[in-house]
Amino acid sequence: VVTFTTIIDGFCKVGKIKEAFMILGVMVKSHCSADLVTYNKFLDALCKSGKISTALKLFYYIKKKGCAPTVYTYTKIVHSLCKHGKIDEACTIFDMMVKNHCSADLVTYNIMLDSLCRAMKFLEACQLIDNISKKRLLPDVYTYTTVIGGLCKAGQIVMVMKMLKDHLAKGCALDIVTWNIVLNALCQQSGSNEAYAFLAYMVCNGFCPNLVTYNTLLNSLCKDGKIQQAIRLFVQMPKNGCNPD
RNA sequence: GCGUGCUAG
Repeated sequence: VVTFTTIIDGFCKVGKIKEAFMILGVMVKSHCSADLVTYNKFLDALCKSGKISTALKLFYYIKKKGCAPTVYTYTKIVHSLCKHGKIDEACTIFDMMVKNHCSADLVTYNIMLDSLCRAMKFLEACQLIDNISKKRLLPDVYTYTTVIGGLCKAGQIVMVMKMLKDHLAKGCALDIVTWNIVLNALCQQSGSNEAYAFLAYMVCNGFCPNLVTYNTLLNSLCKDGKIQQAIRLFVQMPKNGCNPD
């Protein structure tokens, strides 16, 4: 199974789904049946190429066959539905997990949380956060970042700043992406001066700007007509190990 | 051998 699945993965990665299905045919003829990892590869490829309805069909086929989809399978489908704005359908699948005794893990929750925030469904997002703690799942960097990103989207910059401070004090996992999200929100909601000051705050806390950090701030400075400041920032990039792209 | 987050184009 591993050999065939690896080949199938190869075809899927380059978008040759039909060829991958042919390998599946060869596989069956060799009396080797596909397992969930194999199916997950197909689902992945189908989802990535936007063929959600085909993916959903395969998903239901897998279930009908008596294979119990794994957390990975469910999560992929949930993610794909979310990405295409089909949050309600994603919720349906999400709820199906409980019924099928395959409980959602942190990745699944993070994905749902992110999609709810993107759709500005903050009430539902809060309920989801409650469920995460009820299930005694420990939030990770993705969770924190998603929550902070959601608050940014809701225009709650003050609360975001409080939360950042709190997380720093508690030593919660944060990374450069978290900071970049806040930086971007500041650029849009408070202007480039605030954002510029925020960069200094970030560096004070031991985080190193990356290419996205620079691009975000440069974009904002240029939009505000602050070309000199932008140039000053631009020339700092190489010595911080960031080559402009 | 499989799943989640940031800017711009």
